[in-house]
Amino acid sequence: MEVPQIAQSLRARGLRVTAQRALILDTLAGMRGHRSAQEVFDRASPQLPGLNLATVYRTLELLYQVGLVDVLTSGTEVQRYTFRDSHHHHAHLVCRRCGQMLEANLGLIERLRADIEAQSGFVIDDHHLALNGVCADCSRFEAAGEASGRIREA
Amino acid sequence: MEVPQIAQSLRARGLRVTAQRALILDTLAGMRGHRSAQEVFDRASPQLPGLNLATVYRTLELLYQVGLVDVLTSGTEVQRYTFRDSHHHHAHLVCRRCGQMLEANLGLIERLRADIEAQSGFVIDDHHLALNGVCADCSRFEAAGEASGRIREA
DNA sequence: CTCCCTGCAAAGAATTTGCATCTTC
DNA sequence: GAAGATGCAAATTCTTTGCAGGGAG
Repeated sequence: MEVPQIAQSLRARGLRVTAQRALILDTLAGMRGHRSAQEVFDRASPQLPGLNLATVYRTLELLYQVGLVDVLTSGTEVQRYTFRDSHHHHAHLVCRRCGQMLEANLGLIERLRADIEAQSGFVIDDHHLALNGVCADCSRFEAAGEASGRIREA
Repeated sequence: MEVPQIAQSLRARGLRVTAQRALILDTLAGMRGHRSAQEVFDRASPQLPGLNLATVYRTLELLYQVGLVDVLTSGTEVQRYTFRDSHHHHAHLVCRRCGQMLEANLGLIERLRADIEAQSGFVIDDHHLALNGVCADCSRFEAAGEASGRIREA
């Protein structure tokens, strides 16, 4: 993402353009995937010494509010942010045993989204489909565990 | 939910049946909707004086692991748990302005789920579709706010 | 009787906030 | 200039853990 484009995105939403905001947004966009505030901070910090973690929190929350960023937390996890790419629709498969998170791209999601928008009047700008389940690996253990009446530790 | 049924659910998963567990599960089942550990504790506590919040946390996590309960967090929020009703499939519409969370039942979700299970081998037992967007009410403010270049506070 | 569960209290993380200072518009 | 952002550090809030006693199987 180009710097002027970032500035533009911010300005278009009535936000002031600061070095911190541009950097945080750019960093998140470059990281792909779901990142914690801490991760964003760790990666951005060297580029702008003095950057503060609190600013990262404040900024990510702000970016979420204006729709530039998405938030997701699954299972027992920290808050995770993603740069909002409106063309990247995917589902999250969260394993409740090992906590692993897989992604699956599905065209069906796009249809679902259209349906909802029509039904509810909700203006959807991005989404996450989080499916709780048990991954293939853990499924084996689960079967074994159930037989012996025990719960496997995560 | 009947008490013997609760005991059965627990026992079937290799968990010991205790007053606390039965109460917590029963309480959550009776509350409907997504509740925080604190909320569950507040409501259950009077029924069993001495009940501890830490136990509620431990129990909800445990119930999540064995699949009796679901976990969801949207936006900047605390961890929320739901009694897992496998016949209640719905999408969550999360407004990034006011934080409001609506639910929408959609048959399409069932199809999506089947697709994923076939594709990934992931054994899905419940799900949440969290769509970030702006609700009808906030949409009006957003339009107005964008015109004046301001961000409305949550 | 053994292992698991709970209460209690304290620790730990993650996230937020107050305030003075520095920037954008 | 004026309104808003940031840094810093302290404060909160949420959640987890260690340990000793009590209870389920």
